[in-house]
Amino acid sequence: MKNNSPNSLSFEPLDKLIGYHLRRAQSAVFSDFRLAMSDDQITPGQYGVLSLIEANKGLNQTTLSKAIGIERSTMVAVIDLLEKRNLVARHKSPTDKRSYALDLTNAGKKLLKKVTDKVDRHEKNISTNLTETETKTLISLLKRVAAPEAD
Amino acid sequence: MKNNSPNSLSFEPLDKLIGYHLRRAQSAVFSDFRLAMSDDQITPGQYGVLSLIEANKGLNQTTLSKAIGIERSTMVAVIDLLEKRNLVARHKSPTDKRSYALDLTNAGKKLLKKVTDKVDRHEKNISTNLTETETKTLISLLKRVAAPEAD
DNA sequence: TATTGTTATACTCTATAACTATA
DNA sequence: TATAGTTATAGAGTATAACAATA
Repeated sequence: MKNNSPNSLSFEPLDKLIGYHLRRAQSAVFSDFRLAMSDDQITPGQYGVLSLIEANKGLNQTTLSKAIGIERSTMVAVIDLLEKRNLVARHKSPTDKRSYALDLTNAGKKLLKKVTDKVDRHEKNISTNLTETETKTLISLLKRVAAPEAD
Repeated sequence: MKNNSPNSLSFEPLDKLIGYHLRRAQSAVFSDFRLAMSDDQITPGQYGVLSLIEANKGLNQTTLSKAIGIERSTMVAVIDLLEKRNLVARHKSPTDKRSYALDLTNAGKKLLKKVTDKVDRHEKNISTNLTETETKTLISLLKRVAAPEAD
């Protein structure tokens, strides 16, 4: 048997840090997400993009990037991939020839619906030790950490 | 003036997801950490390693890896870098010739102390919208998300 | 002049698999 | 047989800087 006693370690300085616990939690949540979505090969980021396009049909890449909090240049490859999988379509914007109006394809809508059910189960899974009230509290607190200037 | 109205976007499906808010919060916190530590070039992960070594002198790389939640193989480069900067020392373990007993150098102890003060200020900074009680609540909730099986 | 999408590039963080030297 | 450290390798995820087309 292996010497499995990391519990005897002192986590003294780390244990009171928000940043540390944020990393551990996110790591656990992302692992569970990937596991839950392994059949559909959708990452957390891709799910966010699909959701936001569905909820805001016709938005362009820059608006999407800002909304989701990643760089414009990074978004290109994300959309490229989703377009290649025929989940997202780039339509030429009628009002601004520089930009694309993004939309889900029928396949994209179908997959999003399927995946959303899995995401719901995944969320229940990771919050299994939390009451509904605690889950809402957690999200509310996370929002206030993420946006120190506002609420 | 630019059309800065992402507030009019719908975040409908994302807004109730723990995973999404976890990512946003972590992103904000890590950015602030890097900014606060830019003079010392210490990443969140490196700070965690230095802290854990200081609090558990003589531990080996595998134990450290498990404690902090990254792979053994990943830890090698982390320790390599800290050793190159003369912050961490690899001592040959007297009891097990396969492993190293890790310790901070004097320079490492000095830097850790200096950086810990900055980390404390950084933590206050990111939790500026939270009371002390709320901060404790947040950490407690994050722990329960990270470790679904225990508390 | 400013913005959209894009490309080129690079850096961080992470994991898996296989090796070596010990245990 | 199993473990500690290591190497090679790869894959996300991210950012910066610069460009062409368009506003």
